[in-house]
Amino acid sequence: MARYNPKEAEPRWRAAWAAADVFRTRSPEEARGKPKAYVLEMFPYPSGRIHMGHVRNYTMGDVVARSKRAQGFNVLHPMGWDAFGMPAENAAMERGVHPKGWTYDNIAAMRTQLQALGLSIDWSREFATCDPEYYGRQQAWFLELYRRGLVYRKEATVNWDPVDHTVLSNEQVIDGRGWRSGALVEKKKLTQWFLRITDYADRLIDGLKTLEGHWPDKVRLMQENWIGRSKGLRFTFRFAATPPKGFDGIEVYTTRPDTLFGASFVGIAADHPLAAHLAVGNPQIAAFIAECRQGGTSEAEIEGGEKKGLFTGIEVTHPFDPTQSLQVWIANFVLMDYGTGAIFGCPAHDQRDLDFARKYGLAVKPVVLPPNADAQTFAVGDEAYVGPGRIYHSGFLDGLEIEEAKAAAIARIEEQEQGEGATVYRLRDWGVSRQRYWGCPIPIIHCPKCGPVAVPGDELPVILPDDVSFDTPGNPLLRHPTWKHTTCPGCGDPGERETDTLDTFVDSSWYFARFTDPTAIRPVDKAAADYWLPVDQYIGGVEHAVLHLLYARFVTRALADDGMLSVEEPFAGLFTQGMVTHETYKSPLNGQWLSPAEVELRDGRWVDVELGQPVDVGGIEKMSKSKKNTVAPEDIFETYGVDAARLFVLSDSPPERDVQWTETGVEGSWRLVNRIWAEVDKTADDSESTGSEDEVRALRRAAHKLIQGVTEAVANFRFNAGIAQFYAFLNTLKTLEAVKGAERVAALKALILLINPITPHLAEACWERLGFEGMVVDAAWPNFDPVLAADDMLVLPIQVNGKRRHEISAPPGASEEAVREIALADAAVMRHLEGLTVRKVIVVKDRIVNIVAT
RNA sequence: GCCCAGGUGGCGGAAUGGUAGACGCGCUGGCUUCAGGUGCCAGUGACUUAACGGUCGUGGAGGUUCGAAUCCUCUCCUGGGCACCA
Repeated sequence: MARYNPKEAEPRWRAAWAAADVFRTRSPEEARGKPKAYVLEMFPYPSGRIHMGHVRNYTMGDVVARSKRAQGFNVLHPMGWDAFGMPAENAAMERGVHPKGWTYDNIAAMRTQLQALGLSIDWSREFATCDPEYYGRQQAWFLELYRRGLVYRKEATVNWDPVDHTVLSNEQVIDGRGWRSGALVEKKKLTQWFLRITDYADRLIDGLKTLEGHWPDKVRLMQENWIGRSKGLRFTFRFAATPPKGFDGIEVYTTRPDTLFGASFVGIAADHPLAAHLAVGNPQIAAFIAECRQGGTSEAEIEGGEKKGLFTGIEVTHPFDPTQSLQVWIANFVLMDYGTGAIFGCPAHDQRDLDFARKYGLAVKPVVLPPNADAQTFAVGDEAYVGPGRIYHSGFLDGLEIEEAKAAAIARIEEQEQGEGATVYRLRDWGVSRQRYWGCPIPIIHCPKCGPVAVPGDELPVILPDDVSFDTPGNPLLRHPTWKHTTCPGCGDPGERETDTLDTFVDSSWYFARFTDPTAIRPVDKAAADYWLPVDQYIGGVEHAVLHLLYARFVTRALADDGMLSVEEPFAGLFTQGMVTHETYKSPLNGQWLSPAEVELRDGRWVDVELGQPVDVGGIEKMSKSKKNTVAPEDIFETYGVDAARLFVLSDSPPERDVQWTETGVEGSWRLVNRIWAEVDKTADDSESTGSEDEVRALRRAAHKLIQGVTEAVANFRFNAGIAQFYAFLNTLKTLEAVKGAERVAALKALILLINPITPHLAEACWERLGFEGMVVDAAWPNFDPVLAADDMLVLPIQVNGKRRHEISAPPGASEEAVREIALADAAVMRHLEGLTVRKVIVVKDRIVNIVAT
């Protein structure tokens, strides 16, 4: 008996697939009427090495792709590289390598590693977003959107490092300081390029409904909340005294016009034009604005920070009560990007307003009375009341419910011609400018006479220059001696190229469309895209639930409006998978993190391999370099083979949840691989058929239950539950050792076909050992027969008053009366019914009996 | 601060409102082995009982139901996202 040797078998079968070119995508003509299935996993950033998260993601995709292939679909399953981004520039600064060389070297290394996974990918369609053939087409459609007015420039705030004189990403701001210089970060305004995603806000929300049942509910909900459509009131406060020069009033937006009588102040953003105006000649205001400018731009930082404000000395008149005036404050929690950059504060019914009012001693006046509360005694303490109720203390709104009051308040403001009902979105336009080198150049030329001018189509792509230096911080394109100097396509005068590059989210917002024909002259070949899109199953990390997926949905619509695509939704099905985690280890001596390779378990305690000293075992966290809790996939492949690793990443946790990597877990998967091989190896040499009729039936039943269970599990992304059934099947097989020959081979054939998408190398080896023709990769998915899978007898638990007391056997489909009679006649049940009167007997067919007795 | 998700044995987890703990890991005992490992057999939620059995048990507190891990309300804890990380 030969042991299974993955080191020999796995490369051999990968070579066999390659030789037969089985994973080449078939054209619609070649597919001859087969339905298409486009299976895609989020393409990786080429960091240099694959990690376990990749193994999990791409294995899941491969299971879907291979099972679809077996089920008769024409499959597109491509791979590429999300290759622009900051890490390449960081490597350039730290190690003096060129971002381009670094990136393509990493791609080569990772391609080798991914190919070792035995994925059913059509590598002929591979591309990287940093290929000029790709980003040049991106520039082409970007200019198409520019012509249609979907691209524009405006001022926006960035994190500014005042020492390095560079823009920082939110990630590069650590505790309010630049990660390299350590300087306190400031907000700075820059003119930047934007895409009008807000024009599509309604369509992006409405489209979510069409994805119901095909996308996780939580992702749809997160996107809906992110877009944040709200109906409310936009109106103008008039100044109580002489207006400041150039200002008619302060326009605010509110979703709670019903609480207007509870207003106790007006807040404006620190970068509101009125604030800037007032700062002139008022050092106190100027200083406060400067103070607000400190710190980064991230929402978490702004919203989580301390609330600060300054009274401007100006007052406005309440729109419903001219005798009442409200103080205007500059407040750091008011965002210029949302609504109008100004709010009215109603402390009683908004927590942030309440915190602010308590801090600065402003009035707190409740105007919504909770149900059953007493108007005389109801008061707001440290917690704002945001629940339902009736309006009071509010003049003409008194007695109305909240929604009625909103409508009445809006109507009155419109009557007064002070404003109108409005729909506002939390979603902001997409800022795509990055002051960085390693990205797609924005194909615009700035001309002193003509302004920004699009680069003519025949001059695309605008190629990144290779001769750049990273010895000083900042954007090398800006410093490049010649690259930006060109002529204006409009007037022929000297002009300058835009030196900003595009956000890498732009690169990943359309790559799935490019995969349908990566050689197309246009950005997308219409016929190929029409055949393949939408992506039938998209798989990736839940961390992309909002940004990447929203941008891709937007760009798809924008390109569809341009006639380039015919679908609105790029991803018909979405699955978001959890992360791979691992225990963390820390040395108690120096507080340094230790990698799993540096520790081992001795007598139930984790110790440092070298020193033999005990180590502190920390939390289970996402595998990351900083915590050193990573496991290199190559090491696992080397020890257990690729199939055992594929099996393990799917087996221990539901795929949407985090999975904890453990050495003992992968050993369990390795054992399953060996058990399957041993079973096949043993059966292959059986020549005669044996086994009683009952045993043969039991084996068939087990096999058909397996087909049913695994087919459902794979279709519903319940890989862990599916894999458990393989174990259960093998356990059953062991109890049926007496069955040999053709019946056993047939059962194993089903097993091989079912496990093929998960452990394809092993499946091929078993297929060959049993002497079947061709390769499993070309074999059809097995069919399930419900008659063969049905049980002869069922065990029905009997409950008395909801507590399980006994069980009876009954054939499937036994009638209610028959089951009731058996149950009531059961000795153990009768014992529990002693002294009680049976009131009711509930029989749930083929499931349970519950006797209610008192 | 805001949005979202998840809490079930020693561990990962299973369970169309219907036998809680499938399956795996670990552990215990036995067989195999010079030994270690592998492999094979049996057991394994807690408490209780000589045994049959009984009681409790799905983060916590209430509720709906003949019946709740599952549905509802409140609460605690952990994780993800927050627009320049990809």
